[in-house]
Amino acid sequence: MLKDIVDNNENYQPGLSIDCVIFGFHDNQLKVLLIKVERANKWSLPGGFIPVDQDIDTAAITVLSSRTGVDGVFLRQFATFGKVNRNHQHFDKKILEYLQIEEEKGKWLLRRFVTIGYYALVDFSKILPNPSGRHEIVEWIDHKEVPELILDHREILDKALATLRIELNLMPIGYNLLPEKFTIPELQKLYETILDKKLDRRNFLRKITNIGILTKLDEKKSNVAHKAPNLYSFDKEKYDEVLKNGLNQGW
Amino acid sequence: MLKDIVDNNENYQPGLSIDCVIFGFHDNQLKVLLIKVERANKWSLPGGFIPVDQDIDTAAITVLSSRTGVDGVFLRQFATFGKVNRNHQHFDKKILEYLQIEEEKGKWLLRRFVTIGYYALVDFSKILPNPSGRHEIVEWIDHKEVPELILDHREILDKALATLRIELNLMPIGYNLLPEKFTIPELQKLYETILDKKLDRRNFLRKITNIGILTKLDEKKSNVAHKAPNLYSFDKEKYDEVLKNGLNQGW
DNA sequence: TCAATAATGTGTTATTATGACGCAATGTAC
DNA sequence: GTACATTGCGTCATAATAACACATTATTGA
Repeated sequence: MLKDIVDNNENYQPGLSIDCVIFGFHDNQLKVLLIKVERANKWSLPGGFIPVDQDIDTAAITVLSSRTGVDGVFLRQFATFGKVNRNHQHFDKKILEYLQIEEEKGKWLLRRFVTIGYYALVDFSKILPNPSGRHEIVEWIDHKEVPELILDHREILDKALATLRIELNLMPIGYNLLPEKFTIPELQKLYETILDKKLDRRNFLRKITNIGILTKLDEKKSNVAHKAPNLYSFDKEKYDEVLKNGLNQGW
Repeated sequence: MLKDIVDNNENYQPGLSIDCVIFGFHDNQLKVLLIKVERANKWSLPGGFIPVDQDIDTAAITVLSSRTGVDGVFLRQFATFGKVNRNHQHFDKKILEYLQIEEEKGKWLLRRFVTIGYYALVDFSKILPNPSGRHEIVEWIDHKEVPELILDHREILDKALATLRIELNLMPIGYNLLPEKFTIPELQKLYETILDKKLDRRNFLRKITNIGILTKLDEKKSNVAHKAPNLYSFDKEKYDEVLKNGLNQGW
């Protein structure tokens, strides 16, 4: 994989990469899709390089769909990271030898890489984490229990979450993170999890329904140890309209 | 200039550049600092390349201060642009000949460049537009009268303004665009110009003073053909606090 | 069977923020 | 001194928000 890219490095944008923060929601937890290669002892964000004949957005879609198997989901660029020493000492000669990469070609990999951060919101239940090779582990990890990450990936993850928190006030988001049918309490949990803050049930209901993007279904959730909550779905048309025009006007 | 960079291209991040959208406010107009090189017939955003031994943010500061002579101003990365054909056919062999750049070295310049967009807010009155060479024109241009720009610079400019409009709801901004002492009507004009929308005088006053970042000075503006408006300044301490915590809480 | 439990659904009230105005005050120009 | 343009301050109706009360419903277990 990596060796193929380095061997044909003239086909890739030099010194530039993409990293994706892929968010999912499950068990009332905000999950992040992380990757670990066998020989490394740290986890990392799924990422990739940019073919010279591809838009950066297209390359990001490729990264996302290769790991999750889905496309057409919410994917947004949020920041670009380029500290001088951000990938300093990440690859050294020993690793290049291990990967059977010639020294001359390896130079391509040893320079400072600038990385473009994208974050994705995906429906957890539709994703099958997909290792790109035998020596790779792909796993959903609760964002509160993310272990030490390589390079500046922790900073990238934090920035993605901070961006998501701000965007929560500017647009609706549940459509991408929840299954087709869901309950208001589930939606509220999603908001609470992202914001890391308790919200009042009754005020949340009023505010979320006032947006006008929900359709109340004639169906209740089953198998719950208490009063069965009603199921809802998003009115995609109105949802997209609000997405386009934004939520809060401000001035 | 450009020849120097190309001749020493191993000192610069390949295929990556920075473009700055520098906003100023004057005569009730939102101005953008644009550049025109003599031989070209289109204007462009001030930009530059990224030394391999510099953080991208540092490189952006360098671009900004080289054109405006100021530093320590508001500068923020807002997006990265990387369509495959964004700088297709921008430099061709004829131009490289004109610039006396060898064909071999010129290849560095002919590839697809990804550019990182930064926007800056500066105090118009403190800036002296600074051409970096004899053959360059640097000028403030009303954002409503921006002529055709090179490459995708129009898209970059539009995105910067869209970002600024959103951020106007999330943070205070006048500090960077106005002189130290200013009147409420001036501040309101700034908001109206950025948002391209009329605001009610009385409601604006109430809202802006409620934020708690203004200090009313014991001084009035002179030389006005009507009732003299009071002068205000920003309470920098409270201003920075609001900048840090954000304006609207939303959820 | 039926009360206890743990949720959900709906409503109320006080407070605050917003939008749309009215009117007096002030400095300049003629 | 009066007309003019613009500022400063205030009012009122309406909408949005925060805090809270109570009834409803499905399950569980004595």
